[in-house]
Amino acid sequence: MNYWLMKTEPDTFSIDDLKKRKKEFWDGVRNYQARNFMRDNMKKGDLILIYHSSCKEIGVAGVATVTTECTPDKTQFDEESKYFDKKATKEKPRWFYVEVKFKKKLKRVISLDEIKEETKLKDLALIKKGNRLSIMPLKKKEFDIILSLE
DNA sequence: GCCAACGTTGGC
DNA sequence: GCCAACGTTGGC
Repeated sequence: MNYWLMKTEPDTFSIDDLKKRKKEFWDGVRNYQARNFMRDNMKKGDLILIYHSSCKEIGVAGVATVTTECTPDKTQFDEESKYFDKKATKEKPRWFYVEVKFKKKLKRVISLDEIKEETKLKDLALIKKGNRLSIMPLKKKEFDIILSLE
């Protein structure tokens, strides 16, 4: 089993939205490195930390699971969508998504500051300088440590 | 809203 | 293939 951290802007889609909707296709990933992780390494049953970015309470807000193998992101073919990609075709899709299922909301947001302060988490990709990955792999240990801060 | 640190695009 | 210009991310 693999462990992941996935960023979302809560003003657009928060852990509460995921709780309400139970499941959601994680569309709109338009970064090749993030895509490759999802396409090549993400498997049904993997665990995900949901991270809130660009907001008031920045940090890890909840846990989710992957419920599908990755499939072509439908929004890339939809001219109405802001994620439309004219270079993508059904034969050769460029972008993919998985479905994500709500598991739990943390009692409180584990803040970015706390994560930075935890020396055991110093190798986390999240806190590396200039990091802009919206999907990144975690070691089981890192996943457990972050949740233990709750 | 600012801006550093990226990633992407496109002319050459 | 290089690289300048431009766009985006995301913490502050």
